[in-house]
Amino acid sequence: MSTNGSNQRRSLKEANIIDSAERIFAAVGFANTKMEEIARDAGVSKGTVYFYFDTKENLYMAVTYRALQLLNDALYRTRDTHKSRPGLESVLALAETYLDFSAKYFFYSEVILDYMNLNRSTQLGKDRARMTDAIKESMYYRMVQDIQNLPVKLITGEIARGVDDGSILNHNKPELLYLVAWGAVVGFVKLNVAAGSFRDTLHHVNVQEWRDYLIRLLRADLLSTEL
Amino acid sequence: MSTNGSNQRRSLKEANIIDSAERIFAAVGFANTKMEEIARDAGVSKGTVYFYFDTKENLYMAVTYRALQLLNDALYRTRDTHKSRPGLESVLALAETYLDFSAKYFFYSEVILDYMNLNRSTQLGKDRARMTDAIKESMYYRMVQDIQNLPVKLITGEIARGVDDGSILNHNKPELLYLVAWGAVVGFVKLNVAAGSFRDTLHHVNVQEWRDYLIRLLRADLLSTEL
Amino acid sequence: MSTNGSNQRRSLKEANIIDSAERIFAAVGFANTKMEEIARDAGVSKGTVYFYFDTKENLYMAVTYRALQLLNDALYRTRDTHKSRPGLESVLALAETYLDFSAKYFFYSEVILDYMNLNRSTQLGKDRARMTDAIKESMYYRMVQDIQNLPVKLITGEIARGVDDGSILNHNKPELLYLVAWGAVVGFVKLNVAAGSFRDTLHHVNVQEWRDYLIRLLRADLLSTEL
Amino acid sequence: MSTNGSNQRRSLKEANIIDSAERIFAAVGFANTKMEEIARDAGVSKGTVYFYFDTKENLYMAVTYRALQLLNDALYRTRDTHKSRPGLESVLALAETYLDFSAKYFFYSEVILDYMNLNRSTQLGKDRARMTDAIKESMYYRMVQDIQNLPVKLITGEIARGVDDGSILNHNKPELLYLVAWGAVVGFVKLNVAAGSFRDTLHHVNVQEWRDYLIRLLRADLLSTEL
DNA sequence: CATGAATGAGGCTTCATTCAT
DNA sequence: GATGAATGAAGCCTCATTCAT
Repeated sequence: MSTNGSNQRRSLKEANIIDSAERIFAAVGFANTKMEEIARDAGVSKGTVYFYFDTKENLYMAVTYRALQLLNDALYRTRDTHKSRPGLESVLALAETYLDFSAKYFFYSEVILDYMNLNRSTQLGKDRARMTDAIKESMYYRMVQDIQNLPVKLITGEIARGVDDGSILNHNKPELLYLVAWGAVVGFVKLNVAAGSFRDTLHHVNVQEWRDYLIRLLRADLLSTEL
Repeated sequence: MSTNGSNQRRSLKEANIIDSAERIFAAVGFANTKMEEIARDAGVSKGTVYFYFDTKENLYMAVTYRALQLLNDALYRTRDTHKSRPGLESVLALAETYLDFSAKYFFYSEVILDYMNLNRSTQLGKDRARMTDAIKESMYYRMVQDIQNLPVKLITGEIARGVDDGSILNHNKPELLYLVAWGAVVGFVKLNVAAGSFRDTLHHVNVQEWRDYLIRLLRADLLSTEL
Repeated sequence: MSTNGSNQRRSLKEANIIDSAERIFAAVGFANTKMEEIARDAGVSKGTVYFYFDTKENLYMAVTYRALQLLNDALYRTRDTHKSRPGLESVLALAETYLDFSAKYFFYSEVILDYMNLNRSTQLGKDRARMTDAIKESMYYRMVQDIQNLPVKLITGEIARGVDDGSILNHNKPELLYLVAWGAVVGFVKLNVAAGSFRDTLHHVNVQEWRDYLIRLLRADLLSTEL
Repeated sequence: MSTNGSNQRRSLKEANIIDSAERIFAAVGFANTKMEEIARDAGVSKGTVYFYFDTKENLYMAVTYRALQLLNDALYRTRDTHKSRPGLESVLALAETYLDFSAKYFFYSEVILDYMNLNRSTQLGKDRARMTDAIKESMYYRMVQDIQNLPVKLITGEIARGVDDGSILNHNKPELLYLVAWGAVVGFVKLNVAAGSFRDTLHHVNVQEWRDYLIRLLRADLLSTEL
């Protein structure tokens, strides 16, 4: 019990630090983030931050892991509430889930996309040896490895189910349909971010209108027998 | 004239430095790039780099400007060779141009997307004052400002032409069509980059096949009367 | 308390660094002083110097503050030991105190005179913004602001007392008497410094003899009813 | 003749550069002055500045030389117009001359006082070897050496004349009288400079009033038989 | 003689990381 | 387990000086 209590306290502190980390990372980017500032924001000392996360990169990984976890949770929840509905609806709901997720936690979606891109977006490429030794063997790195493919599997699974239940008429490979759909969604998010995440109109187009159109396009795609 | 000769020599040296800069930026990212290394790569001294570009950020801006220029050039060339063809074909050719551009100069497309996002991706947000004073008043920053909207204008223009000449049947606002199409294209590029820019298959899908499908989807979209 | 101990240790280290700083500043001047060298002299790392004083200018200010403190202490001590003696004697003793101070800590007197003159003597004027933001808001700058006028007040106070008690016969404004006397004293110090601080004769005049004459002149001035 | 013309042109250009140099040195101090800026201010290239003055220090020396020359000129002129008047009046006039000089060219008086103090106030002490080899052997350095003692000689000479002609009653060594008087004058200037060179009141004392008092004090000193 | 591009040593400052308490 | 003082490698940028044209 005392062990449990202590573990919980530990988790709590860890979570607290990750909270601060993602706030700062989101605000100023990886390179401009100072461990000092994270510590201050979390109300602990720098030493404590290093007790839980032994490098800055590892802490960034922890944020990545959390982002993926959150995304996965959201996607699974959506899938579960659409279990008895046609695959098509499930897939579109998943797209909407991702859009919601990106809108709500836009930094998380950035982090997830940046993930395979670590060398350039973070400091990780600094020293090839460190990249390999320190980071890749960090717990969070491996955890991220483990769950990074879940979204793909889940979504292609639902596409396949849609094909099976006849709600999806487009008979191209589910993976292809996934990639095209996800590309369109990711592009939507990227353009929005690039435009400055808080505008509700871009080139005189209302963002909600754009988003709705995007979903209609995805539906049309999945229903198309000619593409 | 000797002045012309000197100006040319100057431009040449400047271009040479930008060459090196984009190589290094592309390889290791803004934060990990050392001015020293750019200088070495360009075969000049650090001082010379600073003689032409007085800050690292300014040099990055010069790269951005070049990227935009190159993209614009490519788009305009495509538009010009499609002047007498239906708008629909021109628009699709523009999409392909962007895809080619991103494949050939993938770092350029990154830079262009990062542009509005400077604070986090570069060091620019470090010191609000410097951001405002040094960068925003840099020649390149202003030049970038000037040309950043050309692609949008060009493409929406071609979409409008397609609507006029009857080759595009989708009568939604050209800007909306532009955004959806461009989002899909950008997402394609992003997913490819994220996956590691040199793979020719992703989730067992051949990239060329994916790309072809994307273009077919865009064509279908522009021809759709129901979306 | 351990806190007290830690604070003391901290003060000690700070004082140690200031010790080194003033040694180097005195030896080679502000511009030629390297933080590195101060650190080495203090037996700490460069980082430690910056931990305590976040800019070179701030460190210089700390030296200035100490100089003023020391001068004030000396002047107050002199004033206190002359409380029961005539104002005239007190004022002359204060002059001698300043002369002693300048002889013993000649760099301190330089620093004090340079204080209002920061722009040119130090680097402070380099960047107007930094001057305003970094320096003026430094703790030491404000501390210096606070105590810079104490000497004037103390001395004019003693002159006024001398007038009251009849030991000073010159009835011009105490501030005027102060300025003339202090000018003479400061000039004495300056000429000595300019001549190279370690000579005991200047233009064949023995420095001690000069100094004695100066004090006699001040006494005569304060006793004069005709000036 | 053509040689003369060329020499003149050369002198003109040199003088022009010194003009700019003293402007900048005065404004921002030696350390903060950039050769570039002097060149720009003078309307010539950096190379040209180096053609005439091969180091920054040498240029500073040229300014020092000019300052001394100007001061000497002024003092000699005063002495000459007082040739037939009592020595006392001549000495006081010389004091006033120096005060005028400092008020008009306050930077010159700084430069002159700094002269023996080069190590700390300039960069000259940087490298002992350079100090000796480059600077001390510079033409201007030697020229400065030659004329630095003229003021002392001139003034002590006039004091001696005053003693001889009976206008000065104080029979202390002329050199001592010179030092005390000059110290008072220098101190006056220093305190004014330190207070910010453009105020016309200091501690509620009108500067002109202070100055007048100073002259009266000097006169009294020279007339005193008791000091 | 004049120019201004080029050099590179040098200095200030930052900040991830360590470690004694 | 925490703390925060200490470290020092690293990097941006400056600027006196040189030199080819």
